[in-house]
Amino acid sequence: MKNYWLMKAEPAEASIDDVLAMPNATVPWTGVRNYQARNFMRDAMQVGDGVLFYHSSCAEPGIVGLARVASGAYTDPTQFDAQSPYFDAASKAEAPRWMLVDVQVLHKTRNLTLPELRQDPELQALTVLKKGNRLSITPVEAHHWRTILLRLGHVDSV
DNA sequence: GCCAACGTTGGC
DNA sequence: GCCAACGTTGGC
Repeated sequence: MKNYWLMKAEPAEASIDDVLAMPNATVPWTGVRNYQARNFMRDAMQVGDGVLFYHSSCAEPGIVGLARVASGAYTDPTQFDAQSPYFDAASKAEAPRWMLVDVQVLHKTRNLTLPELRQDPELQALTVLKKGNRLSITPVEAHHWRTILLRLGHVDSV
């Protein structure tokens, strides 16, 4: 059964336009260093799952595109790269700590902004809107996915 | 830059 | 296993 996710990207690092410019509009989702988020990628994601591409830590946070999970989970190479900001000295090659999946952008959308999401009566329970939420990857309920696609005018993709 | 909220670390 | 201290996230 297909699952749905919201994945946060910092546009200063990898914006939706950056990803669209990559081969196949696909990016390895490097840099997740939170166990809960890692577990979603490692244990729950499947190729073809729907992804809401979200811009965070920027002037206008919000959902800016639709994407899909494009690979199974594999070892995040940046954890072994001493030059990378995501280097993890405690992670050993024989037991890698961090995993990632590839994400393929399918459509850039208008920015469905955080204030819009917050004021939407049908999205009150959306995980990313919950107080104190800091997870960079959160599950999205199917009915929330449908509502968001409706708001974005992507009914045909539902 | 501030700060609320939450995760991680490490001493005990 | 507890919990205080510290670090990070991310909106504002």
